[in-house]
This record gives sequence, structure tokens and C-alpha cells, in this order.
Amino acid sequence: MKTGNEITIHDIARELKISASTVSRALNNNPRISKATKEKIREAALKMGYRPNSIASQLRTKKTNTIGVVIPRISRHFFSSAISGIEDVAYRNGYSVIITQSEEDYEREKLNVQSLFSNRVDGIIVSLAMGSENFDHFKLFTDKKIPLVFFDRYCQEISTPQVLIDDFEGGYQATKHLIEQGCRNIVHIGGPQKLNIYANRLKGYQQALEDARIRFKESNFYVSDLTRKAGERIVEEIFAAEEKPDAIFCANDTSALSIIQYAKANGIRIPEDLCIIGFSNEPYSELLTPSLSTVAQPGFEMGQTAAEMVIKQITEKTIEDTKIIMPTQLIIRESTLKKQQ
Amino acid sequence: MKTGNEITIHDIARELKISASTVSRALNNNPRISKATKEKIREAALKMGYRPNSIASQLRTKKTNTIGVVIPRISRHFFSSAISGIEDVAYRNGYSVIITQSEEDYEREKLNVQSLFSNRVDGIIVSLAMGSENFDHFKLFTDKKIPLVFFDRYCQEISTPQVLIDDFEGGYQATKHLIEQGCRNIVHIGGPQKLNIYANRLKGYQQALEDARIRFKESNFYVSDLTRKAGERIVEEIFAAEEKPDAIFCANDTSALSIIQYAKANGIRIPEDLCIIGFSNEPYSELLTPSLSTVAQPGFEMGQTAAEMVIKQITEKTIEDTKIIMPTQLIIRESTLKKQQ
DNA sequence: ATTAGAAATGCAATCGATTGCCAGAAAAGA
DNA sequence: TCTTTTCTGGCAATCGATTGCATTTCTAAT
Repeated sequence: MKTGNEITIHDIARELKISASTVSRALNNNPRISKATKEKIREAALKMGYRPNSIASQLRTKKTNTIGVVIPRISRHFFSSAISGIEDVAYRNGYSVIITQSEEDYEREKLNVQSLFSNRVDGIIVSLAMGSENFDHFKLFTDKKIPLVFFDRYCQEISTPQVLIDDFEGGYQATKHLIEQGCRNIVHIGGPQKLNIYANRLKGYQQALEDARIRFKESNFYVSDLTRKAGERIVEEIFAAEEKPDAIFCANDTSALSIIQYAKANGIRIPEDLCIIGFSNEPYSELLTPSLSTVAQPGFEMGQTAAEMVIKQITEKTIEDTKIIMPTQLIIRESTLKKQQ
Repeated sequence: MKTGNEITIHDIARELKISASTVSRALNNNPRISKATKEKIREAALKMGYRPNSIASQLRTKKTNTIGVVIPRISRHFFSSAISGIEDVAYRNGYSVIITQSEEDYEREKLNVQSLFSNRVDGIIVSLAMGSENFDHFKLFTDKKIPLVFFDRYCQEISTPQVLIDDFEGGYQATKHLIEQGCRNIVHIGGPQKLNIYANRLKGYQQALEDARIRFKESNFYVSDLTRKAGERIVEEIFAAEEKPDAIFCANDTSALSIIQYAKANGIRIPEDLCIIGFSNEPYSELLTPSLSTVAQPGFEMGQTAAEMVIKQITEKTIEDTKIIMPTQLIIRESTLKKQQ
């Protein structure tokens, strides 16, 4: 009871007139300690209210049992599901999780990564910010061979495990579905093409057009940051143009929402005049009127997989370079489902 | 360069032929070190790629600069906003944040609290799980005088700072608004009454009725866990009964959503036949058709305030017992706004 | 030139748990 | 009975940064 208040293994050792090493080993269930002694020590530890000081242990073992997470924003449903998946796996394996948000900002992402490094996390899971231009901040991790796993939004320049979804296929299916509904003049509102996910959704869209022998028109492709505001701006632009589209495939639900609201306000009938499909299956998409067709991403499972991958790398001390691609699921709702024609 | 790869203050000291203490002090900007030396040391540190080992520092100073957070679930918009508020303040003050989810489960909450304690967080911010029956796990913190702040859902038995919203007033305003719309037979669907927030919303409802000289009927009050499922069950029960209500005040938006969907499916007109108001202003509530009236909570600001309070207690080493009550905001939308009569 | 006093820096213990190596005791074999 | 193994357990160094106290160096005053 010397040290302030905190009970240490030394206090237990003194109490039991044995050495601290024995206490440490007993509590870690080391086979070198006899059953009887272990029992005695555990009992004393419990009685004295001992709580291991993980900081001390971390310093000595150079393991923090902590996984860092860097995501754009926690409030997006896809990411909060992913976090739940990460936590699920992490806690079951005895890891804590430190979550940080970049808020789509490069500087903030950099700071977060540095802070996680200083906190000596055993590994990190990252989904890039839209604003990220440079990836040097990850060298901190790759140089020291600290496991790094990207999910959803990754960076090609760094060879490290990735958990992705099949954005190409998602974009393909969404577009194909629109074509099957009879749409021919399909606009695509995409995100920053620096990000793999948006580039692939575009490719899927283009491929579906091509397979249906519909020519891809540059003028039918818009890029934005996919916020609601941007959606509102773009939809006005679209409908101010000469030729009106009969369908819009948005790279996320947020911009699809803007379109729906614009359409409703301007007497454009959905899906009769205009079909709309989004991406991500935000919780609200099924609640809209008309309900929004979209492409679902398995957020929770992606989080789980990413966590399993970092933990595997941490424990096995192997830096692999596996890439896991998870399937998307086309969800058809009212916004694209024309009545039997 | 002895120790593996990691640069320590000793490496810098050796390089510059000075002592490690001087390096430490210089990097901490201690006034006892001369400007010239500081400059020299900082330069060397930068050049050598030195990264402070915060674990070592934490062990020595017994400060982790980390705040733990325990919330029911990250996916609820109110909580993710609160987290953003917490992070905002925390990062600006040099703290990391460890977030854990109880998923409304008592056992999980207990585990999370214990884990945060073992991780030696400098303080914790908690919003209780619905399932919490017992609060002994917080003794770990209160006994050791580690700052603990409750927000939104607190526990009366522990005297510690709280950041709350004015649930009474929120319930009162919501009910009063319904009465002003001409509703007289108002049902309230509340949450577990163990939780202060739901008990207070009920009280506000009752007070509003009383002030309008409407008798509170026990049969108009339902308790549930406020999930969508529960909402569906209850609404059927309500409309199976003899006397139909002309308004329903739900303690959250999720159950209000169930009601709206039931009403739409059963030809009950909103707001003409039935007014509905929720609580929390989930992002989807404004997107519903009809859009849902609700009571907004300042989640982000509550998070900020809670974080400021823990940090204040950490730095000033005072355990106060302040209670901050933040205002709610009634948001009137289509689901309660009858046309001019 | 000398020395009190201030300024700058160094020494060594410390935080608490872990672990390689060593030692005593008991068990087994010769 | 004596030597060799096998078990248990202890000693002391270590992880890297911090800090009270001691020491050296410098400034300035006599």
C-alpha cells in the first residue's frame, strides 16, 4: 500500500512473502508456477483488489493490444456499421479500439494517423478521406512494419491488405437494372475519381452501358463531392440541359436524395419519368417516398474482416498483401420499379 | 540505434553528447534548458526521426491523455453526433478518445468500463445502457476519484457531473403542441422508466395535459424498448382498442416511424386523423412522408460540454458535481401540422 | 581576482510488469 | 548414497521518459 493507492504485483508479493516475478507469472498463468501457488496468488490479488497496470505491461512487452481506426465520419451508417464489426472482432480477441474521424479532410487524417502511431497501436484500419492527396503519413506504419489494413477506400500506392467491396459489380448491376427498366439515357453522378470506389462504380456503369450497346456520353457523367448541396446543384444543371435523362445512378444515397426531392418539387414522376438509384443503402433510403433503390454494402462484415486481418498480421507477424472483395447487393425499391409495361 | 529501430531520447543524448534528462526537458519546453540547446535538440530529434514513446511517458506520469467513452450504440445519430463533439474538444486539448458501445446491454457496459479502467483512461464519459440495473462497476472510477461524467442517460445514485437535456420540457412542449393542434386523446409511448430521460419525458407529457385540464389516463401510456418492432406491436394494440387516439407522442423517432408506417398502411390520415410526434430528430425524420415532427437534442454540443467537463476535472483535479441541462428544440413538421381549421 | 548567486545541465531513481538466467529443492536414476 | 533431472521460484535488468536533487558553468558584483 505504499504507492498511493494502486495495488501492484509487488504489494501482493510482499503480502505473500514471495517475489514479484512469481506473482507476475502466476497471474499470466505461466506453467512454471505450481497450481497451489497460483491459487494462493489469485486469491490474494482478488482480495486486495489488484488491477493490472496495462501501461507498464505495454511498455515492457511493446504491445498495446490496441487497434487504431481512421474513417471519414462516424455518422455515416456504412462506417458506423463497419466500426461495430471491428469492435466485435477486436473485443473478442482482447483488443481495444481507438476510433478517429478524418471528416474527409487530409490534414485531419494525417494528424490522426500520427497520433495513433504515437499511441503505439498494434495496427490500424483505415478508410481514406476524400481529400487525401498524399499518403506519406502511412509510411510511419509501413516503414516499421506495423500492420495496416485499408477498407473500402484504399490507396494503390501502398501494398497492404485491403477489404473492398465490388464497386464495379455494384455499379454494373445498378446500371443494368436501370436498362432493364427501359431507361436509355442514364446519367451517372460520381464521386472524386481519385478514390478507387468511385472510379470503379463509374467503370461498372460504363460496362453495363456497353454491354447493352448504349453509347457512353461524357455529358452524362458528373463528378461531385456527393453532398446534399452538390446534389441539388447538379440536378438543376441536369434538368436545365436540352436533353433530359430518364434515369440517374448516383454514387451515394445522399445525392440520390437530393434528386428525389428535386423531382418531387418539380412534378417529375418517379419512376415513370425518371428512375433513381443510389449506393450504400443508408437507413433512410427505404423510408423515402418513393423508397430509394440502392446498392447495399456489407459494412459490419467488412469491419469484421478488416479487424480479423489486422489481428492476424499482428499475431503472426506476417505482412501479407491480400485483397478481399466483398459482394454488393442490389436492392430494388420504388424509385426504379416501373409497373409492368 | 541500439534498441531495435526506435529512436529514444537516449539516442539523441548520445548523439549530442548530453544527458537524456536535458533532451527530455528540451522537448517538453522546460524553461530550465537554454534556448540554444533546445534548438539543437529539436533539430536532432527531427533529423533522427524521433517519435516520443507515449507509453513510457504515461507510465511515469500516470497520465494517459485518454478519455474513455461508453455509449449504447454508435449508429444512433444522437450518439454519433455526441462523439463528434467529444472528439472535437478532446483533440483540441491533446486527448485521445476510446469509444466503446454497450449495445444497450448491461454486461457489455460493465466489461467496457472495466476495460477502460485497465487502460488507465484519465476520465470517462458515459451514457447508460437501457439494460443497466446496477451501477457498481462505476465504483472503480469513483473510488479512485477518476473523473466520470454522465450525459443524457445518467444514474441518480452516483453524484458526479451530468450533461443532460431538458427532457421534461421536451415532453411538455411536444404534448402542448399536440394539444394546440386540437388533439385531446393523446397516447404516449415511453421507454424504460428506470432511465431518467424517459421518466422525464413522461412527466412533461403529464404536466402538459394537466395544464390543459386534460385528465391523464393510465391506459394511454405504453412502455417499450422503443425499437421498431416494439412500435409495430404497440400500434396494433392501440388501434385494436375501443377508443382510438387522435395523437401519439413517442419517446423516440424509431417508434414514431412504426406508427407512421402503420397509419399509411391502414388508411389512417396523418395529421388529419392522427398527429404523431417523435423525439431525437433522427436524420430520416425530416425525410419521411409525411415528415415527422420531433424534438431535437443538441448532440454535438452535449458531447463538447461533457468533454470539457471531464477535461476540467482532470486538469484541475477537482471532482465537482455540476449538472448542466441543455435545451431541446421542438421541430414542427407535417405529421402534426393540421391545416388551418 | 574572488566569490556569491543564478543559470544550465547531469545523475540516478522511479513508474509497474516482464523475462532471461540462475539457484535451491525435490524426484529419479545409478 | 551420490549424481542427474525436473520443478519452482527468485534476482536483477529492462522497457523509455520523467524529475528531485546535486553539480557544474556562467554572470556579475565586490
